[in-house]
Amino acid sequence: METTIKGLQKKVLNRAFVDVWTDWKKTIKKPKSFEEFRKEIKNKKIKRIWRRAKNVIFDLSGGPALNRTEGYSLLVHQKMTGHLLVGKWELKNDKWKPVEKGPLEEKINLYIHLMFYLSGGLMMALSDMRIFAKVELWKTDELKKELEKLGPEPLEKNFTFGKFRKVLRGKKGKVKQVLMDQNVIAGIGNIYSSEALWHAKTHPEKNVADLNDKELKSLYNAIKKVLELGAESGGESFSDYRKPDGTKGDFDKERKVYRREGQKCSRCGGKIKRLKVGQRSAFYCPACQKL
DNA sequence: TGCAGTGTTGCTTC
DNA sequence: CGAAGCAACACTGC
Repeated sequence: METTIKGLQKKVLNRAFVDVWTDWKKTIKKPKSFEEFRKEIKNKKIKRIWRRAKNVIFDLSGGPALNRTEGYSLLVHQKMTGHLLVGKWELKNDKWKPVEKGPLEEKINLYIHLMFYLSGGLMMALSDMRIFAKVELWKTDELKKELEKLGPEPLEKNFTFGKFRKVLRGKKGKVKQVLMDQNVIAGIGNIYSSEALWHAKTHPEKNVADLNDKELKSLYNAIKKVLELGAESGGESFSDYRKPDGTKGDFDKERKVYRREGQKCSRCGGKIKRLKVGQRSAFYCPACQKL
């Protein structure tokens, strides 16, 4: 998400939405009709691009001539396979083809079901193979209220160890599941939870209530470390995720356990295993991640 | 060929 | 009521 935000900020900030196209209206959850969405978004300008948990948020204004339309935000949740791309395409036989040669031609970038035409001739696409992604247009103040329900952002300065301990206090269940609960801590998914638990030498099935202060501290440090590394390296792209220019992130170099079942643990040489934790695969080293 | 599995989340069911 | 199950969907690899 951090990588997506950074890439978008460079390219689409201060541009206006000229029009929007889709072949999968279900992606637009709010307002209910696509035509209404289209009418509302037209001519609104992107004033700020930010993130809360795994939501990408564009704060909009109507621009100097359209002040009465201020106060809206566009929310995009990319879910499993969605990713936002910026470039130029043309529609040929109902499929979007990139105008120029390059990474946007890669197959994973061609599942475009939503296309925003921006001012200045640029375009922003949502490529989404499994079409789970959602897009919503909110009144900014209502959206902010909604987002307050989420847990704290682990990359923010105010995410102190005290705060981490506090949000986990009274929680029960397996630590991996709790880490992935967006209402407890925002932004941690299946990859980074596995990675953080490896760094903290903690077993994914450890009961979160059983973690002592020392274990909590190393988990806290591990979460920050892994997410910072993810943001620095441009994200994990072994599968579908791509940066807004269509290229891959480099987090794969840092990936210690996720999808490494059967391989050797780089820390202790143990054999990496997989198990199901709350219907998700958890990858871990049974030799050095303690229960 | 068939089926489990896939970076998510929210609704339904027990 | 809280936790588990499942659905949304397309595609891959065993």
